[in-house]
Amino acid sequence: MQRDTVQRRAIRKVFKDLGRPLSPLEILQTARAQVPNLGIATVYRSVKGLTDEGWLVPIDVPGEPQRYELSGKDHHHHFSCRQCGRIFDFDGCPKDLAKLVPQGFLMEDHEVFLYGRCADCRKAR
Amino acid sequence: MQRDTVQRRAIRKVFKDLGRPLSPLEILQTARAQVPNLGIATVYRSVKGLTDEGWLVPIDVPGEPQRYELSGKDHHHHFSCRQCGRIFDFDGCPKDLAKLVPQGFLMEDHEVFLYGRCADCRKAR
DNA sequence: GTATTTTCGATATGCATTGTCAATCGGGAG
DNA sequence: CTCCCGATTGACAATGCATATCGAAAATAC
Repeated sequence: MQRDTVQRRAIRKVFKDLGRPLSPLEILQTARAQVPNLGIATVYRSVKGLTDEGWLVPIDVPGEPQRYELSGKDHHHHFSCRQCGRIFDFDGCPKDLAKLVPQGFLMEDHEVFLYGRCADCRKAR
Repeated sequence: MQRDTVQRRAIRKVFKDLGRPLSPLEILQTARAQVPNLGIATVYRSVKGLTDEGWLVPIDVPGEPQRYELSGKDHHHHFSCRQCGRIFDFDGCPKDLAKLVPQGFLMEDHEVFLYGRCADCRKAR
C-alpha cells in the first residue's frame, strides 16, 4: 500500500498551496522548501502513484513537459504566461465550438489554451 | 544555396498533396512512395530548411510529436482523430474567448484543439 | 521490533532529434 | 555535353530530454 511519508506529504501540500498545474520540476523545486534533498525520482514516483489513485490528473500543454493538477475540479482550461512560464486555470469555455467541427466529423472533446501575461507579470513591469 | 533534389521535391509534394499537418515520421512514410530509401535525417534536414525559409510552420499538438504545415493559411485550428491519429485543419474559432480571460490577465494568443473521429474513421466502422 | 516499503542518487531507458562521414548527386563552368 | 566540386544524402551513432529503474540505506506500519 501507499505509505504516508514526509516527501509525499510535502508534494501533496505543494499542490494544495499553489492550486495550479505543476511540472515535475516545479514540484521538486517547491517541495524542496520543506524537504531539502528531495530527489527527482521520488517526485516522479509519487506523481505516478497519486495519478494512479486518482488524486492527480495529467495535463498536456503544447510544447511543454507534462504537468499535473488536482483532480475533481470543474471543467476548465489553461492560461500560459509567456513571461513567467506558469500555467493557470480559468473557468468556463467557448459555447460555439460545435459550429466549427468539419462536416462528417464527430467531436468528443476539446481543449482551449490562452497565451499572454499573467496579472503578476503585468504588474511587475 | 538550397539545391533542388528529388528528396526535397518529394517532401514538398507530400505537403501539397495531403494538405494537413504532418509529423516527420508521416512525411517519411508518405514520401517513401516516391523515394523508397529516403532517410529520416533527410526529412529533418529538409523540414528545417523549409521552415527557415518560411515555407513550413511548426505546429505543437498536446502530447504529440512536433508537426509542420504549409505556411500562409488563414487563421485556423486543429482537429485530432483519436482513431487514425491524423490531424486536420478547420476554419474559424470561438468568438467569446475574451470573456474567459481571468481578471488582470492579458490574452495575446489562443489555441483550440478538438478531439474525436474524422469522417473516414466514422465511415469505416 | 521486524518485515516491508520508500527514499536517494546514479544509472538506464525510450523517444525525438541531430551529428558524422563516406558515397552520391546537382548544376554551373567550360 | 561533360567535368568537377561542393552541397546533399542515407545509415548509423550520438545527443538531449523526460521518465523509469536499481540497490543499499532509511523510514514506516503493525
